[in-house]
Amino acid sequence: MTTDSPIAAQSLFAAYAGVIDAALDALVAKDALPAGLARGAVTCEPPRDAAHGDLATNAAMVLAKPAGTNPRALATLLVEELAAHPRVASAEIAGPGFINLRLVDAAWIDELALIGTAGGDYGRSTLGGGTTVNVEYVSANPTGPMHMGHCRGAVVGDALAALLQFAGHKVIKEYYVNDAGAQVDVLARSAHLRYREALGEDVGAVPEGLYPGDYLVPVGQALAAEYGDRYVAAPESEWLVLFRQKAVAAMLVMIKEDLAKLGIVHDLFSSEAELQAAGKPEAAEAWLRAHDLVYDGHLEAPKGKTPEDWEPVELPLFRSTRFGDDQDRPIKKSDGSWTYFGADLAYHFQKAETADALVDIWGADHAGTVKRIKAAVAALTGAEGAKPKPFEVKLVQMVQLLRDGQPVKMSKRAGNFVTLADVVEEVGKDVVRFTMLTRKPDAQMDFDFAKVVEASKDNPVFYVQYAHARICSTLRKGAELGWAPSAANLALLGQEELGLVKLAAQFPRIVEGAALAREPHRIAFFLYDLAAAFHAYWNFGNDKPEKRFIVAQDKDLTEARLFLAAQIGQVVKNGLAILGVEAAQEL
RNA sequence: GCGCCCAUAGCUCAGCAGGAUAGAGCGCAGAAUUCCUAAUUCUGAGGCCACUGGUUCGAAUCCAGUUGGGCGCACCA
Repeated sequence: MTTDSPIAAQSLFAAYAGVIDAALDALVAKDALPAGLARGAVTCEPPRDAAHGDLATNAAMVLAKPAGTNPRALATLLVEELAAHPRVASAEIAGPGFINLRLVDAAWIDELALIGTAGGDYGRSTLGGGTTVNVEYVSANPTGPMHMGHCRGAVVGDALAALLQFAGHKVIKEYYVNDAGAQVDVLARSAHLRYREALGEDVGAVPEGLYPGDYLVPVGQALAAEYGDRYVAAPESEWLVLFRQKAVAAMLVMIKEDLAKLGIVHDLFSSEAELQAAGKPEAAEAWLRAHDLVYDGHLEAPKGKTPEDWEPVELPLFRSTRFGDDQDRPIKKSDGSWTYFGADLAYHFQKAETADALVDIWGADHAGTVKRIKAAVAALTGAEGAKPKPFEVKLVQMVQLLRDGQPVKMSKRAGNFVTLADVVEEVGKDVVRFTMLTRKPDAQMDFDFAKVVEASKDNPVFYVQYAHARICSTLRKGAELGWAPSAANLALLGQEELGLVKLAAQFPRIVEGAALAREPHRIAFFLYDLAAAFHAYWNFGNDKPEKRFIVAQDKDLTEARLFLAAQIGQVVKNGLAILGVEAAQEL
């Protein structure tokens, strides 16, 4: 388990939500507003258009109706209360009943100083309340190296885990190892072939139905070195389990290396085989039968095209239709072994025992199984009136790989899939990670090798990293002159500079919003906006030398601006840390 | 046939628990330009938020249906 300290700076917006709340209390005390009105819908947000002010609240619009008055009348009263607050420079009614607040400069200067104090903790939230969230992601079959089909889910899951941790959750980063199904038997047979090859046998082309990849060659060699020719002519029953276990272990080593190249390290690898050996699926089945949630029944024919060899069989079925699924699902096959779902159900039950909430990151090609697993978790954790454990399946859509605008063909059978390691090597970890997070996960995306490595402002990765590098460069330049960032004279900062602070100050609420929505891509978009504002200010200095960070002969002003630059850089760095992207010192 | 996801500027996409005149980049049209770091900068035009209904003070956002695209639909994983 990975745990961060729960120190968190209160978001400025949350603080002023409290001010608004207090103003409403004051109105209640004056009998100007009925007591006990629900205030859940009252917001305190930055207005869409910064020209409207620093903060806006919809309180008057939301409360007018239950208070039996009209929005503008209520807003007038509320404005009087709010305007009396020492940190509120102005409060005015706008549009249909919004109240726009402008804060005194000191409020933003204090926020800037707070960034300096909080440092790497700026933006950290207590939202999660220390509850444990299990994030399961990647969980690729241990039958070969990671390929690009796994990449998006891996990055999104990893960034989400970091985000939730930053937002005050304990997080368990988990990988489910499917080491019990037919595909790992195929792996074992493929390894056996390579084992015979390593002992000098001419095995020819890899037969259809076995994994052809070269990555099994060293596995065969290791088996040959360890066991000699003991299993060359032996029946499968003598070596299958052993070879399966050895080959899976080797694949996991490889997968972990691939993930490490992307900066991904899971806390926990859970083995399906161990789960089964421990009898977890049996226990789940018994429990479900006792609650009439599993019965022996006949499977419906597949929808649409019915295969020629279709025949009805009796199998133990889970009543997933009771929880919104389209049909009941088998937990065992006709040969008595567990279906993937049967084991997965027990696995999720196990996860639910050690976490307060579960999140799975899956590829969109598994969307069809979401309903049954959600049904299973609801059934297993929500028995006898208990509140089911929160469980979400986040689907990441397909990524189309392009090279110079042309689709890159991937065929697993032909063994020419694009591996994750190759792509990371070609374009770099940071580019892969950031690019995967520049689209909301439920939209399909293109990944064009040519475009993602382009070092220009059109490329969001470089645009954001360049902002940080530029800041570092400026600080170095200042240091050469003997000047260092200082919070001593921040009152010298003007409105343009405070504009940057106002944007940076949104970071804590962006973090919370992204964590609640389980959408780490929001961090990436925020960083792009912040970088854009920084670059715009920088360019401003081209025409107006007096607006540059370093102003000759003015130590106090320069040190205040260097402090500003340092804190913008800090926020960029904190955001990039969530995404798992380096904050480059120079490009 | 059924289920899930998507549809926003010419293109690629954001849109924050329903809020004000719907944003950014590219492209396009004008203009400026040797700059603390080295990717030039500024301004402008460009929209029935796929369509139709509904919910309400208020909808790109929520609900229902329609159209178009992606993914999936056996005891595989």
